[in-house]
Amino acid sequence: MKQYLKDLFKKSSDKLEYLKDANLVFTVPNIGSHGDFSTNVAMTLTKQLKRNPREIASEIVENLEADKNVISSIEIAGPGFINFSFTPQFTAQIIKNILAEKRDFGKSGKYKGKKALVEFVSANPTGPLTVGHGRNAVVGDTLANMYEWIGYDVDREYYFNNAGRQMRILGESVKLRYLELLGGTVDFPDTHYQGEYIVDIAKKLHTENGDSLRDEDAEGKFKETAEAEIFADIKKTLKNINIEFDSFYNERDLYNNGDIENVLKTFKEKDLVYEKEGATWFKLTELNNDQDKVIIKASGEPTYRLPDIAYHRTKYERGYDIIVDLFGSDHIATYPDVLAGITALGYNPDLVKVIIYQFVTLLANGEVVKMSTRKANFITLDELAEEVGSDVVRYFFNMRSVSSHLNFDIELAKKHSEENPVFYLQYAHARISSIMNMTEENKLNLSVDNLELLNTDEEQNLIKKLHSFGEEMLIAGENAETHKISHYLEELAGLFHKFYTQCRIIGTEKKLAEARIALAVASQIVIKNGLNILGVTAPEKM
RNA sequence: GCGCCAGUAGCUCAAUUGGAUAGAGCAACAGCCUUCUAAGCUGUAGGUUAAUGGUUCGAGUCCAUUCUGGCGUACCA
Repeated sequence: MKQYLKDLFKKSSDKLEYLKDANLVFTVPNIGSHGDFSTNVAMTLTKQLKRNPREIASEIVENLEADKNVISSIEIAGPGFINFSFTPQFTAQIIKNILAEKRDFGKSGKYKGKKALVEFVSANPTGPLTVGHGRNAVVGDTLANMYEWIGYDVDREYYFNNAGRQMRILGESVKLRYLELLGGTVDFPDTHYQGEYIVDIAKKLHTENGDSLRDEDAEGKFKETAEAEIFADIKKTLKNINIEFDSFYNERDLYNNGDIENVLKTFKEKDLVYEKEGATWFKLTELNNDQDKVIIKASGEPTYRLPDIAYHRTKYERGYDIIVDLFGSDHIATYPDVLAGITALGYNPDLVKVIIYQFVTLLANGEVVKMSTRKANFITLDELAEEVGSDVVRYFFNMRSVSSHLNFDIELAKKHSEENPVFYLQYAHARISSIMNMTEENKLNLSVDNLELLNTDEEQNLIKKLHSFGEEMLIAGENAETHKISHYLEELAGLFHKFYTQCRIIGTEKKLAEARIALAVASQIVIKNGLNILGVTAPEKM
């Protein structure tokens, strides 16, 4: 419909010069009486033309050659909006499109042939995923789904580091617990991992090896077993909420294959590093950042910046058109360094899309719980999923804009889980399945022959909402705003429930009933498509 | 101190990216099931968009200052 309006304006730009390079924007007004689509073009032209916006608007309207079978009215309103309303005959076509395209309805070919990499979770294997990681995991996977929906070929990647200090402490923690099992009294420092899962891993090692590991190095078997066990657990947790990665990228590979060495060499050649106090510094001030930072410590070990830059270079070399990084606000200071690094290497930093989400505040018994993996006062993602189910977890984390803090009240999630909006959507979907069963029994069949009979407000509003699905998903995808999906679906479900209440099918005249079946089925298709993007199931029965 | 993100109804959040009368869900109150699922629908009430000033046809949205909260500000990741 938007395209129709654009073409209409283009045609009349022969007569009205100023429309040629005017910025034409059509929006759906939030008040029904303002029509189906609206444009503010007359207002944007006031300055250039130095004329009253309403005057300009009426001149534009006089020169539009609209088809009466398509557009039922054009009105000028308010300070100079031009409002358009479409005829029921025209909107009826939308239902046919949905029924024909089914699970593909609303997909955009706009980014077809492009490749996207979404890197998310990327938690080091030091413990189970917590509710905090949950936001990252769910939003990341949903972003990936959205990019696929608008045409990208998407890879999901998990980046991790199994070297480093925290992993060393993890190995030591397991070894200490193991020694405890052998009967020794062990001083367990509070800098070490306190969680019960550490004891479990130690028990496993004890069962399998007896006391033969007494003199084993903490960095050896202890650390390796811990990593393997924890990673297996993480993957299981992710699978529980419907997430699977295409690849796991180990930071160590960047050392082994010479990439880190290579990046460093390039920086040296470009005279972007210097030595000071035994460390190697990266001249970030020359790259427009605030201060120079260390990339190789006095100990000879690189800081995280260097491997991060090398890692991002591999993303470019693997040929992605868009590179999405998702992380929490605690990492906000790190990405400008990485972007500066890859820019210095000659890559276009605009391909990288950094998405930062605000932290989840966990409330238990009305009080804020500060979570820490090391201190083991966390609630795991598994426990949460067990408690409220995968659908609720996924929906909940996708409900809010990533830029706002998210309060997660455990009691509320349990207690009100039946009032969660996700059920509102699923209920609409299930209701339609139920209608289909009933209509079959009543020997009513879907028909698209008399769709113009769908002329009540409830029917027309529903149809128009269905029509906007593709565009709203495209906007959501381009802006990486997963909360727009659930927002759209809640509105759609609301319109469907109103339609359901007002427009009965069984007991109505046959032609109208069969047209309504078409609308109900079309609604179900769109709800299901949307739920699929969210990774939430669409039940036939509830 | 400096930097980033936020502050919208009692609570949790939206607001088509600068548009028309700021909207939903919970919670509260009043209605609607012998008819396709009441996990639903209808109605009532709830607001100086943290504050002040500015930019313009037009500001919750942009700019400045202030207040409050979160996160950073490492030779941790």
